[in-house]
Amino acid sequence: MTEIVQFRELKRACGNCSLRELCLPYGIDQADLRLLEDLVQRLPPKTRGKALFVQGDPLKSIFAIRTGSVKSVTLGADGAEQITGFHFPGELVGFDAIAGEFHDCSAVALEDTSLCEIPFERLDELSGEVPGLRRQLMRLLSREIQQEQHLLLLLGKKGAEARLAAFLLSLSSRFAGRGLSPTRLHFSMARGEIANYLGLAVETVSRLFARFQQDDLIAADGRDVTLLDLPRLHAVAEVAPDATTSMSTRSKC
Amino acid sequence: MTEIVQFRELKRACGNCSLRELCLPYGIDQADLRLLEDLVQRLPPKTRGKALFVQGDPLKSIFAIRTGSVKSVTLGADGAEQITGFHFPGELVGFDAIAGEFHDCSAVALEDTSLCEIPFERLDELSGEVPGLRRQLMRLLSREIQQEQHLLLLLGKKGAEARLAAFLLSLSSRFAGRGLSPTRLHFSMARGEIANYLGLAVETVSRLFARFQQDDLIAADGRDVTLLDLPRLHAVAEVAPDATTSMSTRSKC
DNA sequence: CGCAAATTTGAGAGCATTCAACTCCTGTGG
DNA sequence: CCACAGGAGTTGAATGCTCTCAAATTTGCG
Repeated sequence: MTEIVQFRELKRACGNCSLRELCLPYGIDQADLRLLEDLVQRLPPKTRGKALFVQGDPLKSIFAIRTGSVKSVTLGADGAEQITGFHFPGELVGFDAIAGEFHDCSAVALEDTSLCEIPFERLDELSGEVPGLRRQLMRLLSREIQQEQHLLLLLGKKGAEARLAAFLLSLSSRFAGRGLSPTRLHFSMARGEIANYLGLAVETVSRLFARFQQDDLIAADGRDVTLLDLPRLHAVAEVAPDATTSMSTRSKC
Repeated sequence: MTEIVQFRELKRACGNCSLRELCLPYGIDQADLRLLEDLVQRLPPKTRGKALFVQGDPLKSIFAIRTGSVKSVTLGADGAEQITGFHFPGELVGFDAIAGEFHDCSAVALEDTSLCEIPFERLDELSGEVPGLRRQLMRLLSREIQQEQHLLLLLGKKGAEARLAAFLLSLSSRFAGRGLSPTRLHFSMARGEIANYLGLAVETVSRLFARFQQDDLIAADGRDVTLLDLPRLHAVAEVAPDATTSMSTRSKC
């Protein structure tokens, strides 16, 4: 019994967490870390399809992903869904809500996923006392913004090929940053979820996977994908199908 | 001379600013307001095309718009541009950078625009001391996220008609919140900039304006547009041309 | 007044979607 | 252990929405 408790404590401690570098504690010293650890609650794992929170829920907590993966989904007034992001271990989910007190999107587990829950109220208080934590929070918030801007560029200006290529490369680099192989990827999301995320039809994504294989860009076996030619994938991802729209930003400074 | 200085001081003071409700000071008490005011610098106005900051610049300041309007633009590696947002008086620009210390997009004036500059370093310090300010900062940051999620939904799931209708309605409600007419709008951005923002070709936007006029949804005279039928515009905006993609979020909870 | 940029309009082409059918994989129940 | 149901994924053919190209027209500014 005591062993179990100890084990739990050990696992709960952010300082010993293998995700330390990725998660909130980044850049926080020993003493402050203790304060943060007191906030964080481990949660029983969610299985695929379970929601961490649902669009419209009041903001209660931020969630840190320990293992597994999560998608963010926003619902349009007409029922249309748009997946706005995928989230992996070491990442935090739930930032969307801070503005309006209510969640603006839902977060749903893509597979068996274990989480830490961080009550927002207390996180906010603590962030007033610990400058490093506040900076880290802001950093994460604005990283979210940057990622979405990247996706906007993709959806607004790129064709289907470039979108999928960029998606593959994005996953590759995110996995690599987590110590996994940058070329051998395993997808926790369905084809339909990739398609939704990229603003494409499922069939288009499927065809694209086929074409990429023909071109020896990738080797796909269901949800296991190997990237065979990173340089060429980059080339495909950066193709601008629309070179026309360059009329706007030349600074007349 | 003294009069001029006094005038400037008066205008500089956030407490007397007509945008008080919209800008940072929201929810901050008298004493703290004074502290904030000391940070804020009025800037000489920018003319159309001038950049507040350029993608790649180190984060130095956040900008508050007093009059005029600003667009945010991200450049893809291949030179493709995507306008990620339009900003109006009372709104803050520059949040994108906080993650990486560098701006991830450029901000460019759409017309003659007067601004307040808020050095980020000091704003950060102050936000540690003033909880209300910190909350407000977070609120603004995550409002940015919400707006981008809305745009993502638009670009990913809606057709051209719905995009433009949603855009018009968005401007309408933002102007209304600022005390302007919700039906008589004046655009500071060019057709090409609207098109870019919505991920469409200029010609498509032009045709759409024409069709909307035929249908008596709007009356357009160059950049002056009157919304004639809000309810029907809402209907057009919410149309889901893609009702298929509903396979993903049903919570199996 | 005149050039250049912005906007509009027309016609044709292309890429992605839609519809439809089929295969593969997984889990369930007999 | 196998049959079967259902979802996921793939493939094919046809439609269509939006883009591209081209040119006319208007607007803005020097």
